[in-house]
Amino acid sequence: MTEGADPEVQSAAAAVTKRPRVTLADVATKAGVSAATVSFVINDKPGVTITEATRKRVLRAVRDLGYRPNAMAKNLAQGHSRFIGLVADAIATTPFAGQIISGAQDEAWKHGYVLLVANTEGNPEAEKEAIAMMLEHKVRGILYSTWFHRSAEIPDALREAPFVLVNCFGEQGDDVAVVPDEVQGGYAAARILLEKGHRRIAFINSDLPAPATTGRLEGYRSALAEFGVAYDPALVLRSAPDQEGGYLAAQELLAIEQPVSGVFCYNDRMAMGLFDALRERGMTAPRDIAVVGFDNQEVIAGHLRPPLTTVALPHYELGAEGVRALLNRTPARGVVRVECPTVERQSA
Amino acid sequence: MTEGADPEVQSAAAAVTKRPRVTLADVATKAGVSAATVSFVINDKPGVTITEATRKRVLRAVRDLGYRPNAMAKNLAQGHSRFIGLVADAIATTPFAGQIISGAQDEAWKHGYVLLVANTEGNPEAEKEAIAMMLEHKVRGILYSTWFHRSAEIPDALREAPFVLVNCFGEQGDDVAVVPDEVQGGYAAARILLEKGHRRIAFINSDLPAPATTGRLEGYRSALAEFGVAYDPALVLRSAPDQEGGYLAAQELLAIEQPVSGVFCYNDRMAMGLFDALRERGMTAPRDIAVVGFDNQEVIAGHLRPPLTTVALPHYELGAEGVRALLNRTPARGVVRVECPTVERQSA
DNA sequence: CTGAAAGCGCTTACAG
DNA sequence: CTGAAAGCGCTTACAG
Repeated sequence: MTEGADPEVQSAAAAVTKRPRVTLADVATKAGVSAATVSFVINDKPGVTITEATRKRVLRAVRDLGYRPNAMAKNLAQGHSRFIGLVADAIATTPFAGQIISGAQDEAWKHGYVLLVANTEGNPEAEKEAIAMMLEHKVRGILYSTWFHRSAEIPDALREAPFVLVNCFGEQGDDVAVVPDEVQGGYAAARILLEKGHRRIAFINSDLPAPATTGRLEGYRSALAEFGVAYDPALVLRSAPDQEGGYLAAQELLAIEQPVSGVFCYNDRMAMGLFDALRERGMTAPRDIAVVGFDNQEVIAGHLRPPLTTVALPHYELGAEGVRALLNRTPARGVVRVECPTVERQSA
Repeated sequence: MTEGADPEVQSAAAAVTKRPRVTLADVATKAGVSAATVSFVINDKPGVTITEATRKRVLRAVRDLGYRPNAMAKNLAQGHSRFIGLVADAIATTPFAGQIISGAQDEAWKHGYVLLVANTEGNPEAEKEAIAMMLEHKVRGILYSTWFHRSAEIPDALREAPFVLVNCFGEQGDDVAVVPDEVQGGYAAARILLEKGHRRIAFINSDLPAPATTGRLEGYRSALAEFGVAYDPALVLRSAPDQEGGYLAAQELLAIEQPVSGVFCYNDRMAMGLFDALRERGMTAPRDIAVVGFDNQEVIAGHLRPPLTTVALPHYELGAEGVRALLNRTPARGVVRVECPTVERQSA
């Protein structure tokens, strides 16, 4: 295609390319006022009073010119940016990181901040680069998040800015961290079963060491205690925290002499495996056995047969609470635990 | 707690608060050179040659002072930012958006750009605000993405910057868009079955109008044709594109007189429903029937019993290709189709 | 090979 | 109520 063959394309490109970059100064000229005045009206600065007439004049100049303030110049002049950094370790594998981002963004925007997110896939190199990038953008602070609740070694660079840990916590525990309340979650899960009258309740736990593993067990035990049910170690199984693990544990569970009437699964994926085992035996929840999961991983929990009653991991809240903690600088240290809400569907 | 009660906390706070904001000028002073020289060495500007001695001096001053360039000042001075905007409509529900983000980020970083992502949950208000924010940050361009392949109405503001559509396309189709190749994907899925010798192959399609619905059907038909198998409309069922829909369609499918030996499901979720139906009849894949899914939604496909053979939606590639198209400005218009790769597991 | 100076597009005392 | 001017922290011709 020869030059000028397609005028339409050319002009479209030009429209984008030579975009005149209208500045505040242009607006001032057009409105016949000073730059300061324009700045005052577009930010309607408290304290200064502008005549209705000039305000109108400025506003229409802004509109006519299609003026967009330059955020970078603004930030520079003000001496600080409106950025909050968010580093995530696994944005591509589960919706969890997305939920954290979503919560963080909503809360950040509410305060006039915009999120600078970086996915590191747990790669230390990428992590370092991401933090450096954020520091160079002079972020107000950084949220360091993980996709599952765990302890994390904090990169040194992180300490160059205010930061809060989200869904993880430091080795020494003297940083501010926002995490799910695993104990309360485990308690809530067991309690659902208890309230339906079940007394022989199994817990298919994870076999991996993690705060969720110990926390949910603790919650399960305290719920039993509250209902006067003796804790029976034979009823807590351990298995890999996925569908296969759930299926395997189910075989074991369904073979024990005195059958349980309810089971709390460490997560929804294990519950999915359990459902498979049940179905192979012609059994179904809650008719033959009541089951409660954990995580509220929608694609699973919302669509199992029957839909799974579960306890939700509060990722959205974790993100939102993270920026709140960052902005308010409260607490000054220590961890805040966010409640895991119950989601009743039809399996219990 | 009275003032000064906890010196440790105070100093930690101070370290962060009164951070001296070391600037390039400070580095220049410390190194005994001009600001220009510092700028040249830290960016090792091509064309200028600096004495090894001064370079060393500058570098050590940078290190000693813990200098971090101010990206905003840099961008301002250079007349353009290193931002690329990415608006996503559903970051919190599936990992799909996360995969797009991940691909876009990796490609962007490769070229020295950083992503400014905004989640809008499809809310037009949020969308407008997000685009305005990006425009004010003078982004190099914007990627407008959707979590499932569909047509989209492009917000006007988007046209104020170069943009590319990711996983969606405009009504008129004269914008640049990057989408999955549904036809090729449907073809690949059917072909897996065909190559295993199956000839009576059902297609459990979605009952929603969408490019995937028509595209995959077209691909399925062309694969059949290629293998000399007559197309039998009775073998393509339509149902809701989720587990329940798959389960329902399966009942229908398993009731037809002359049984099929293979089935291609519109997505992994439907395959999951199909598996449930199979299991209730004591049947299993691939022993009794071979099944192929679509999407490669890991949490499902990777953990069904047996693991599901499927065709992957190339979200990561979509994101990467999106920034490539944005940066290279090629094509100038029209849609680029990205291949959907086959993922062989054990169900077919 | 290196420095002095203008400029990027804003904001913000300070005057008037 | 509004304007002139300095300053934010860089980059980049232009000199030397």
